[in-house]
Amino acid sequence: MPRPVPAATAALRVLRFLSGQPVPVSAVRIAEALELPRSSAYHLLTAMADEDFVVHYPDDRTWGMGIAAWEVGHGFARQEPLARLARVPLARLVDRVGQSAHLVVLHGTEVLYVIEERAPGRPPLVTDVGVRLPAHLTASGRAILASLPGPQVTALYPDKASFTSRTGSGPRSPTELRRLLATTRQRGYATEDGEVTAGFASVAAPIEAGTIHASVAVTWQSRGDVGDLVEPVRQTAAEITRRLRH
Amino acid sequence: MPRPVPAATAALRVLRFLSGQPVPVSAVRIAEALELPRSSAYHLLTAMADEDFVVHYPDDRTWGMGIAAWEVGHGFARQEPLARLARVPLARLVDRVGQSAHLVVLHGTEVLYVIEERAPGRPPLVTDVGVRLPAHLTASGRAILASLPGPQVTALYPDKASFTSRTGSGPRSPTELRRLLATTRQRGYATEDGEVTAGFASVAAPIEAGTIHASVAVTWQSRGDVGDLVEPVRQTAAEITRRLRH
DNA sequence: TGAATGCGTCTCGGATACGAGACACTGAGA
DNA sequence: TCTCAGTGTCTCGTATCCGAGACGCATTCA
Repeated sequence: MPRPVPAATAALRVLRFLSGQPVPVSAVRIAEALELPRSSAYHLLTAMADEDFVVHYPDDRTWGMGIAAWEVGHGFARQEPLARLARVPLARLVDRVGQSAHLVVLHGTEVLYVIEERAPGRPPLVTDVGVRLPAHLTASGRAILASLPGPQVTALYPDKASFTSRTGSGPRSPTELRRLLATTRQRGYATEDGEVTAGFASVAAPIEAGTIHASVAVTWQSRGDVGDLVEPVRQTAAEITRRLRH
Repeated sequence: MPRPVPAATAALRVLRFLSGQPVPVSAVRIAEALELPRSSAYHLLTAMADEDFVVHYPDDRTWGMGIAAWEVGHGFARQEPLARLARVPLARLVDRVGQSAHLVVLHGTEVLYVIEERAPGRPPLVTDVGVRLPAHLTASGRAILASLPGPQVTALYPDKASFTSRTGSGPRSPTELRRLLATTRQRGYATEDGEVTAGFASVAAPIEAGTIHASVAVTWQSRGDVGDLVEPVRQTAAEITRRLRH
């Protein structure tokens, strides 16, 4: 088992902490949040600023994220085959159905929005790229969970305490989830209406390629039939699956 | 002057290196590229993998970027006022002119693409988000350089050695650049045709808000008049400027 | 099959990195 | 104006972190 590298770990935790803040924060705030010695925090932040991962705003006495964090994040998108292969099919989906679409991956019990393709005339979505949401509340997450083996889903959601709610709806127990996922599995797609954001609905289909846990979804302001959207979404997910299998 | 934090710096350099690779790479390759001791590289990579910034692929004996790098990169977009404020105006610009648009910031002598809004039916651009290009070859970069004080431009481009070329065109000396920027300044916008990618042209206008060096651009397959696009681009840049000044 | 190469892990010793705490400076509030 | 709180920088001493190098294992090639 390799040994710890405490300063490296601290740097990465600083990045993660800062990326969760809406505004730049003070060094002391960072030190407290990560339980770092105050003077060490200054040395660390300065080293990170020297590499452009952090910026110091002396007038405000705050520290914020630097441009290198942004660049490195996009390096991930270029390296990750899923993100690379999915971009064009997703663009085609949007052009075809005229609604915004996204590519989502599962991480633990949450989904992470990897690509968002906005449709013309539609506002940017709450499900902004980089955002995490509880998997069981989103169509995207449900589509992925439905494609997982039962024991794996059980390991992720062992009891009622595993369930969070955003708008008061959505499954609240393993039994409810299992029933919901059985329906999803049978249909081959998942839906969600108002469980993430009131007034918005989604339909999602899983990408089924070995160890990749991801899905394609379309989101729109809910007021009507999902029927027209299911086939394009499923075809897009199938196309991405095919591309991944080469 | 605070002291170095070598392990933190090494971790960040690993991230930067990995983000520039098209595929995951071996630990030895990373160690060589960054001049790290081999055994230290393993400890470092493992610590980074424990924080999800790096992933180990044991079957391939390679190491690639992890999902935390992606998330942190998007935390930057949420925290950076420019990226946040520009998203809706840029979406409106695309809906209005029917061409893809982007928001660009200057970093040294390069521009960095921060937001890309793809227009319906248009292919994804070579100027993908997270990509850097030489500022003097792009409309976006020229618009920003034209809004800088003369001595600052001279400091960035002191001599002929400062100039790179991608397609054999574009300014090659400080004198040529100065002339080009004078025209740009007079018109209030910059253009580029085939200097980044043959067959594509751009028009860009600067965002002028204090210390922010950024611009808005529209890109299209070049074959005709720029005239219809200039006003919408300039208005979008002016709107973003206004928002930033509140 | 055996040898070579490369990956990953481990131990040891010493020097470098780290935390504690002090100091200087600045800005805000009484 | 003075005081206090908070930010940023610095020194010192020590213990923890680091690099060197060895070892084990797996894969590939002759």
